[in-house]
Amino acid sequence: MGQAEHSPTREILRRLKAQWVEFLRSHSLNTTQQRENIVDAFLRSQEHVSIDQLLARVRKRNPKVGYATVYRTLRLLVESGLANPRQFEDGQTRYEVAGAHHDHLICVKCNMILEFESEEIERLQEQVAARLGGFRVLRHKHELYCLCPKAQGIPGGHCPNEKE
Amino acid sequence: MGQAEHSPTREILRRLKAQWVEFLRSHSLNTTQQRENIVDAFLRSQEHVSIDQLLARVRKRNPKVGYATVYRTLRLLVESGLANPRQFEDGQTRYEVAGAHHDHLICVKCNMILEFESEEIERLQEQVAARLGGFRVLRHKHELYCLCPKAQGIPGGHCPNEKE
DNA sequence: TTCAGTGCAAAATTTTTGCATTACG
DNA sequence: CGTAATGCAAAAATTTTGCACTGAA
Repeated sequence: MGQAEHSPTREILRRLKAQWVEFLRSHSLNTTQQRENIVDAFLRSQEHVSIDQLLARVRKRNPKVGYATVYRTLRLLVESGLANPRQFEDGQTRYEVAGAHHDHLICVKCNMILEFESEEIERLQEQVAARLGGFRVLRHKHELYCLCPKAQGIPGGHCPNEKE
Repeated sequence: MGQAEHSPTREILRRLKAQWVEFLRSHSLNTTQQRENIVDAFLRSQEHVSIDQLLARVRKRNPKVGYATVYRTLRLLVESGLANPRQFEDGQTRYEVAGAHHDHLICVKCNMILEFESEEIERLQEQVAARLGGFRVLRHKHELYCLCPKAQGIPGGHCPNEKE
C-alpha cells in the first residue's frame, strides 16, 4: 500500500514551535513540562498520531503524564493551528502536523496514494468561502478517488505505481 | 443548525430504493417495518443526518424504534452503497444519501455546515489527476474548515446561521 | 413455526470534567 | 505565594453487544 510520508522540514518545525510559543504567550498560558513534552513528541511524529500513540511516546520520557493532559494540550494545538484532526475509519481521531498538509489522490483499484497541491484550487476555495458569507478558511481536506490509466483499461495504460 | 439543501431527484430516489430492495434480497435479509421506516426517513432527509436526527424522525412514525436498530440499519445502508458516512469534527457521525454529492464548508465555531459546488474546482481536480499520470476522477471529498465572520471577531460580522 | 430482527439495557470506547494537589512564574 | 495546570477518577457521549422476545416469511 503506497503510503506518502511527509516530514516537515526543520525550517517548518522551527516556525511551528515559534508559533506555539507565541500562542502560549498571547493567551497567557504557562509553559509546563508536560506541554513541552507533548508538543515536542507531536512535532517529531511524522504521521497521523492517535491520542494513544502520542501518550505512549510522551510517557517514555515522562511516565506520569495523564490522558487528560494530552487531550487538553491537543485541543490547544488545534486551536493554535499546529495540529489538524483527521478522522479515518477506525474510530480514532488522529492528528497531523500543520504544514505537513497535503491533499491526496487515491487510486481505488491499486490503493496507491499520491499527494498533490494546487494553488489555484486553494485560491478558489477561499473565493467560495468568501462568497458563501465571508468565511475564512482555516484548513481543508481534499481527496480525489480515481482510477489509474491501467485500471481504466486504456490500451498501454500504466499505473504510476509500477512504472520504472 | 443551518443545513444546505440538495435534494436528490425523484428518479435517483427510486433507483436507490430499488438498490436497497435488491441488497436485501441478495443478502437474504428480511424486510421489516423498522428497516422500511428508517430507510425511507433516511432517503427523505435532504441533508447530513446524524443518528439522533434520524432516530427522532423515525420515531415520529414509529415511536418504539430503538437506537440499536438505527445503528444496525445504517450499517446496512453503508454496505449497500446507499449511505456515505461523513466525519466532520463535531464528534457526530453523519450520513449522506449517495448520489446527493456535495462539498462542504464547516464553521469550526458554530458547527454550521454549508454545501458548495464549484465547476472550476472540479475542472482543476481533473487537470491535477490527469497531470499526475492520466487518472480519472471517480469521486472526491472536499471540506473547508472555516470561521464565520462573527467568529472571526469582525465588527458587525454575522454568522449566516443566524441571519434573517 | 422458525429464526432473523428488535428493543432494552449493559458494556465498550472515546472524550470531557470536577477537584484536590503540584509547580510555574 | 497565588493561581494555572496536572493527574486521577468519575462522568459524558457515542457506538456496540448480549439476550429474551417479537414478527416476517
